[in-house]
Amino acid sequence: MATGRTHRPATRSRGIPEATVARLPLYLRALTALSERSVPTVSSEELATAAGVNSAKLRKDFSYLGSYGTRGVGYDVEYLVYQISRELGLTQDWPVVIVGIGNLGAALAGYGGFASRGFRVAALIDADPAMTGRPVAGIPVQHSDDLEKIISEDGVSIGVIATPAGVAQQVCDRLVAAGVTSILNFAPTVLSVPDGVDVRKVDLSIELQILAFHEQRKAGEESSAEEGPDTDAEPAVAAPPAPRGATGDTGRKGPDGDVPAVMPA
Amino acid sequence: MATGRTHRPATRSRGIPEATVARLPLYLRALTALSERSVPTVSSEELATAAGVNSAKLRKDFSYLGSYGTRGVGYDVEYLVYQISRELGLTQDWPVVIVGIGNLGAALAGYGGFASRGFRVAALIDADPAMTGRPVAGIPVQHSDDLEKIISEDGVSIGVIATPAGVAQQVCDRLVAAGVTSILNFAPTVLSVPDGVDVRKVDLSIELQILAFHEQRKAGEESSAEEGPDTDAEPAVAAPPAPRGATGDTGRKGPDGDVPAVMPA
DNA sequence: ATGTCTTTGTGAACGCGTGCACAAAGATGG
DNA sequence: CCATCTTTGTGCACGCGTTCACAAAGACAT
Repeated sequence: MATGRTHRPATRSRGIPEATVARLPLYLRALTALSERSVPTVSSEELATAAGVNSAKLRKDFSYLGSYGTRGVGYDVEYLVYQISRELGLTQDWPVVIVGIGNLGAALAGYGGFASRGFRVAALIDADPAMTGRPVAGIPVQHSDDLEKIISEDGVSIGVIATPAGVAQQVCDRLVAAGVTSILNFAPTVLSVPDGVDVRKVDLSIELQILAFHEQRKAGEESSAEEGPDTDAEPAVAAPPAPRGATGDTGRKGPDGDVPAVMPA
Repeated sequence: MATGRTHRPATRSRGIPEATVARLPLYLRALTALSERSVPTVSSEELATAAGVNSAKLRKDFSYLGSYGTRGVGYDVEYLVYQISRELGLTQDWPVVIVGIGNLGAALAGYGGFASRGFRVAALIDADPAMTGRPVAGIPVQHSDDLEKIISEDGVSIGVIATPAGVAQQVCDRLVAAGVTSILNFAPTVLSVPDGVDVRKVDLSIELQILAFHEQRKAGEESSAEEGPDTDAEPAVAAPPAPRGATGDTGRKGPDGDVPAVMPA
């Protein structure tokens, strides 16, 4: 069976670096805002600050798309909006199915950011018969029995999984078998997909955990000078388990030696 | 004015690379699953496939934390769970406020992944008086007038913004002024924060746009073997050219871009 | 105790991404 | 038409992250 290759093995798609592709939507959003304010042109410096990136990076990113700027002037907003939209494939209609209409699925169904970017919610699918037919965000929920039919009839190639983690893999398998080749996964699971299928993962709790790490670091920095023996985090979890019959302390070494690798006595 | 520094300027926090920190929650999840199945030890190879990463990368990641493995055997699951939890700061309680209780905010309030990782939803805050007092996911919504009081009284340092884009920046400012130093932003805006405040952004439509890019590439590959740098694929769209005098026809739309910048063919 | 076998931990090479700094390009004014 | 000024596009260097490959370390059998 195909091992789930979620990560991208340095796939430089079409010569455009992956990091650049990830920033294009950012630029597009900033450009759209400018367009709505009828701003005709914008310099790389202005647009960069609006998008929250470095101006040199922005110019290099655009250079992968082509020479769409005018030296001494900047970039034509409308033209650039069109070029980026086209490069991202947003000039065409992308039907999307959302599977799992719980709290999150309902939120996604009503999310305005989808329709505004060329994505059309083709169907909402849930396994609960009680949900079937009930309109969510104006779209009637369909039962998961019809999943394959819906996908093939509407030519859906992008699926969003917002189910519990336990069923995410089988939902994924059915989506892929039915012809879906891109999946946005909100379930906290690593999905296994065959080659040729793209998976992107959004995990809300992971983001919070990363924030917690930095928050802890910040808190530790300001009080590390003092706070002598009180620095132990007072674990709310069980006592630190001994590493598998390690009777005496084998003297667990930290990476640099300054890290309290062992729990502070 | 403090320029919004959203991106991390190569901040190697505490000697642990940022990329490693971002993967720790992944390992933690896989380890927790093993722990629940009472698996005593796990090799780097097994854990790596469970987490969907390379085994060498996993070992190097763990090496930043310390030498927690046993050669010839592997890693003690319970011990590693504890160590990673401690490193991420999950052994302590993190009160979190969620601002903006719309569809998404409600979904976040009920998301189980928070509580299970040491995060406690301290308060739900919304600007709509009609929402005040109404329980969402068992927690009564409070009015945004009390935002500062709630944060200082509960010692909240992490805030989640799930408001419309238009008010995200002012909500952010109030959060920061009240003492919040980490923000998880779901609004499609670049937030400006002073130094020392961490911002992580989750943008649902950006993920979809990245998928669309790869989807388009896949579709293009199978149909046309050529497709040179000659960009004019002749779409039936309004105005590709005219980088300068693109006057008129681009009838702009409503508030926050609810129509594709270029109409689909 | 000694040898074998498994698995970790890490040195080193490589590739990607980032940012600097500057020359080329074009606009603009005289 | 020429000079000057602005801004793009990019060559280059550097640092981070990834991966390979292997020696060191410990378990286990004899």
